[in-house]
Amino acid sequence: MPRPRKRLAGSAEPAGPDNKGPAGKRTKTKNPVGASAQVVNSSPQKTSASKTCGKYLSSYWLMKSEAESRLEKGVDVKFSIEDLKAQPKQTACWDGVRNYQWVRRKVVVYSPLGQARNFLRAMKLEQEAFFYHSNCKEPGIAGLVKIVKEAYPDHTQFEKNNPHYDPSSKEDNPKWSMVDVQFVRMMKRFITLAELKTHHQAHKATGGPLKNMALFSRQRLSIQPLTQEEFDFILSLEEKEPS
DNA sequence: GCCAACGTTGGC
DNA sequence: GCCAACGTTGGC
Repeated sequence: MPRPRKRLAGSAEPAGPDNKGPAGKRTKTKNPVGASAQVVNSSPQKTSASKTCGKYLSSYWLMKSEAESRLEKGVDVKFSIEDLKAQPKQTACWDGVRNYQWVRRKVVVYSPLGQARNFLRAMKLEQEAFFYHSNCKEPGIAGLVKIVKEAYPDHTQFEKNNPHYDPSSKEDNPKWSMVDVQFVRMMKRFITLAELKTHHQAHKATGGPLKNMALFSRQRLSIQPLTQEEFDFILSLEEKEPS
């Protein structure tokens, strides 16, 4: 399965004149989110979301993205928080999430929906997520983003040249979803994975807020729910010296 | 670059 | 539906 991580949207377009990405050399194109982002200030649609009929009632999230260049089927999948900031409206669609299986501890339940996808679909307008840099020298939480468009079909699944092309997905019944996220702010300081892990270890013994953090207990999930306690605790770390 | 953890696939 | 083999994630 492809990596359920973030990459720039719109990569189906051939490198066109609008290709002036942050690093200049990527073959990725700008994301087409402009169109979708205006949902932001429209609240008319009582999104199906507001029914909160799902089992995921989390209001906070952690989203992983690769912060260093890496080619996947010839496409650079790098998308750091700086790249997000450089987008129009500082907004990008979160495509490429392909995570089909639901695994909890030793009990493996095959869900008709993938876990990361379920989480994507549970994300609601204005909810906040930590932007996590993965697969890089210093992994950790770089900043805060918010959901500005709820789940809609991930266009990359229909694009033959996209690393996330899924020939088994049909236009009239898309398998994969994505959301749009907008940059909110950088963390006051970068919260490293190592620091989070130190707290996680300590909290396992003391029952502290990070004792069950998904980053460690479900390490391969690209989109993870955070509890209020986890979110608040991590925010509080900003004000402290790195431990 | 290595490799542990864990998600996915396919034979049965 | 089980589970061994394989593939991927992602920290180190």
